[in-house]
Amino acid sequence: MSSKRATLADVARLAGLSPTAASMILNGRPDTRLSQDAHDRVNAAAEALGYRPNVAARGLRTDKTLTIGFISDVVATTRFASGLIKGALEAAEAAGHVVLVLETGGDPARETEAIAAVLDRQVDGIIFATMRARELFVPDIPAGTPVVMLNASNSRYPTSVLPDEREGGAQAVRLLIEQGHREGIVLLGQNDEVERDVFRSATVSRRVAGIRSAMKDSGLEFVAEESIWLWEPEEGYKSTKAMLERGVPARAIVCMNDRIAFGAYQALSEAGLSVPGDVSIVSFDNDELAAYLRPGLTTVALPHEAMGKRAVELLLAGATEGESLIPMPVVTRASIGAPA
Amino acid sequence: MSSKRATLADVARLAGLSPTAASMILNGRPDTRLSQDAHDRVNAAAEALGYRPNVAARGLRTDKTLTIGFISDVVATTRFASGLIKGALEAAEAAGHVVLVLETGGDPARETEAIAAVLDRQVDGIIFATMRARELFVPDIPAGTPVVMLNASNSRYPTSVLPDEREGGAQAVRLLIEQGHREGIVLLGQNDEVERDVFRSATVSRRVAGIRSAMKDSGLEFVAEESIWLWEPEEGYKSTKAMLERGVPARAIVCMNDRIAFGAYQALSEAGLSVPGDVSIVSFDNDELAAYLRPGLTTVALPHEAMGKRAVELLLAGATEGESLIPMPVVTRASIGAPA
DNA sequence: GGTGCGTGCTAAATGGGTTTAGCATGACTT
DNA sequence: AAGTCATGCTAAACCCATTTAGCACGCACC
Repeated sequence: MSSKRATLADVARLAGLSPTAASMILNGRPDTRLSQDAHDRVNAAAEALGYRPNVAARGLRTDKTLTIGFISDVVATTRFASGLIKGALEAAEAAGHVVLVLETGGDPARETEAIAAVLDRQVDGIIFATMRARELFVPDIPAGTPVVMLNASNSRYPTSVLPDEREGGAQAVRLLIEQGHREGIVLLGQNDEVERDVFRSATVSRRVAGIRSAMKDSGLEFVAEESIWLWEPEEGYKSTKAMLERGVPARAIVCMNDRIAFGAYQALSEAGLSVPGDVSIVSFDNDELAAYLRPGLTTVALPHEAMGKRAVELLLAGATEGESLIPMPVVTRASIGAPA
Repeated sequence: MSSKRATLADVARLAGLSPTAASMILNGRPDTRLSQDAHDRVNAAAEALGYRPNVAARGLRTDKTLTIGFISDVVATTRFASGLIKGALEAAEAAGHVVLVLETGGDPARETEAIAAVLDRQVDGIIFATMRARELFVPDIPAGTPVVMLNASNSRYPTSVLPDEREGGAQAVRLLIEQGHREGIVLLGQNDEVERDVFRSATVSRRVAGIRSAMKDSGLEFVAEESIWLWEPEEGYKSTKAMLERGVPARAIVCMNDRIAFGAYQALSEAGLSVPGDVSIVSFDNDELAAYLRPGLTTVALPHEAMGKRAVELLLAGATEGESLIPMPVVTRASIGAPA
């Protein structure tokens, strides 16, 4: 409503001092010799005028804009994004920063343009996020701008934040074992080709490795492994149905994600099998779906929010190199029971 | 990788001209009298140095930062957000703008702070978005900064973008009527209290009004109306189950949203009723769920992406006052059939 | 009384651009 | 020869802050 923003010069004038003095006082410069009286007058004037520094002008001089660039392939606008962005926004807010969100669709030309756009605005750092953890192509970024890869990795920018998939995978299996399952355990969704795909392996292969090592540690083996190329409910449904028709004695299913699990529920229900009475199910992601299913799906969550948070913390702390692995919390619902 | 960004002064020096000339040429000023030769030299120099203007510095002089503030209560990080933000980002990108995304959790203190934060960065305009269309509390914003309300309305800032709920509601009913339904139509979820709540009525009451008017236009009446306070699957399930147990002869259900519909599917399936063989279902939102259900849920979509897009277009065009109603497209799947 | 020093403050440069006002130069009038 | 005008370009102010360099004053000391 006030027609004009107060500038530092306005504050100084009202306080009867120079802009220099006002600047120093408002920024709490340590070794200045300005009087207590000057401090009081400047603070009062700033308060009276509702003065807020112009960040752009300040940034021009200081090279700090209190602004972070968050560039993602498609994550900004997907269910997976929610947590990533939310965590980032929160951590940024806590540090008095603000976030510029851009989306590239994974297109290198748009990626290049996005980088330029945030650099044009003198961001203090850039976060690259992807929907699927992967090795990410990243155009050149001028040295001096910190970069962290979120849910992605890149050899040129070695600071990255990833879910601790290996441990998460192991936990899913342990959940079953703790309930007494030792036989009839099925792995649903794992796919060698997906696993070999460098652009997805960052996450998938670790999850699978964790699963397998937990099985092995307990001396167990899967009764069946059903491969699925596209991790959607439809495929989970078909795959489970086919498995059941083949007569696989499934007592527990480890699904590679919740959408596959959703499909499995549908097929199981059609076959007259109950969860968890006849078959226990454990899964990954903690998709929104997981809570809607009946019974609720027990799943090892992707810790998106914590990841987003960590990414900006690392960025602002001056990115230590290396991978930050964020633990995947298990969300216990009702889909796991003791074997009949 | 280049160690320093080229400045306008660098370009001017390389071209052998003044910064003034370089600025005018690069900005394509119309009535300047600079020679063709000067143009060529400046353009070549800019190209050679990879010059990109510093947006912050320019903004200082011009008051245009090519940046938009997108402030939401909680929308930034929910499934509802996806489209809203995506649409906004796309329209912004098309116009050479960039978006600062902030989240307030609906807390007035954080809202005030968020506004200050974007204003500190001299944004060209502000979009306020909410998850549920509603009358929104908005702290003072200095005159001169355009504001548009997205999925929300506010009497002080009259430019708003909303889904065309009335027409959408009517369409849902017409979908049923077209298939020949005239009897046994149930309205599931409508709730008088919700409807009276000013903070939600912007959307809900219009949707209901559209539904009712379409029924009336065809001389039809609901066989039952089931009220639901919390629009979640669990409640949809309970409510449908209770209705069935009461012996309501339901042949078609209009669900107030997809999550309620999800619950209805579960209850119907338990009761041995098939969709759409025994009961047709139509719903609203086009939640991600809708595609996962078996059979796929026919639903009247919330046009989030189009809304986000429209919001920035209005903002950049210098916001015409009034409501922009965005059509709600019907997404046809397989949940509606002819009555048996 | 000159020198040195601490105290309290400010002028001016700086960052990177835009914009206003106006300076040379040459051609053309009258 | 003086005045007018178009042409092609630049100096300098400005936007809003930070920062460096340094001024003016008073006091202590020899």
